[in-house]
Amino acid sequence: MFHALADPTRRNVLQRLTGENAAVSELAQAFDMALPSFLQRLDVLEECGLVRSRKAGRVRTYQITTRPLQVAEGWLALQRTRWESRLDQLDQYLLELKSDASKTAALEADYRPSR
Amino acid sequence: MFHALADPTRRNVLQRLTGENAAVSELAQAFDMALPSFLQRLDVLEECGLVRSRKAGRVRTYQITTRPLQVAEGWLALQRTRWESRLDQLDQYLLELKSDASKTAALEADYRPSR
DNA sequence: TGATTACTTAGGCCTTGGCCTAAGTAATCA
DNA sequence: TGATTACTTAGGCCAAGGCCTAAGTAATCA
Repeated sequence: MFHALADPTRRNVLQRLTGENAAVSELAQAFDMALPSFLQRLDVLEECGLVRSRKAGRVRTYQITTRPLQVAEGWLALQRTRWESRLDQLDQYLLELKSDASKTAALEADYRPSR
Repeated sequence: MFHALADPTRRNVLQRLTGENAAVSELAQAFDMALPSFLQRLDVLEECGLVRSRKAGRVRTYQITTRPLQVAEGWLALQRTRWESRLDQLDQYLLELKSDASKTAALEADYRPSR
């Protein structure tokens, strides 16, 4: 799913679909790309569940799906909050140190000065 | 950045780094992979700003960065809420319809019955 | 029913990504 | 100072991803 989101064209399509459902040809107009190539992008989105489509007559219409976005959002939020709570603990620790200058200096050193 | 998140190994490393900073060799132990290959993964994470590293002596230590996660989270949330507010509008519309059975039936039809 | 339209499928080509081994280099250790 | 340790760099191989043209197929239209 992150792989599907890693491409600008696919993200663009998703954005478009938050506004309204659209047919293949409507979506394709915005991109300078052969139709079969564009369809492959749509397939990727559909395979990972980010969109659904149905065919009516000879027109296939796409719709966005929200749940996968929520899942991804949740994962990101989890990592972020874990890290943040660790930082809180560190703040706590630093407060307890107060007067020990050498240790705080080491902790505050610039990260990655050279490679 | 989504590309960097698209790989299980890289996500695994990120998770690990939410708990504590770690050196290359510490991180690498968990994966059955040649060191140079593993380093390439770390490079990808660093290039897109998901982690930072600094070298002390001959040991390079990695640290997670939160801001990019927030950005991604924000984008996902934006798309989701746009879509959801559109759904709210649709609910509104459906409520106003109330008695028109044929239209609601069409709207409720299963998506993508065939391909 | 013969044309159009709106995709779909098939096949090929080229770039990128990911993995590995071998051979450095720089920092410690004995 | 010679050996280890902890990465780093270089080079090569293979699979996956992304793009295209050409050739269908199925639904409408004239």
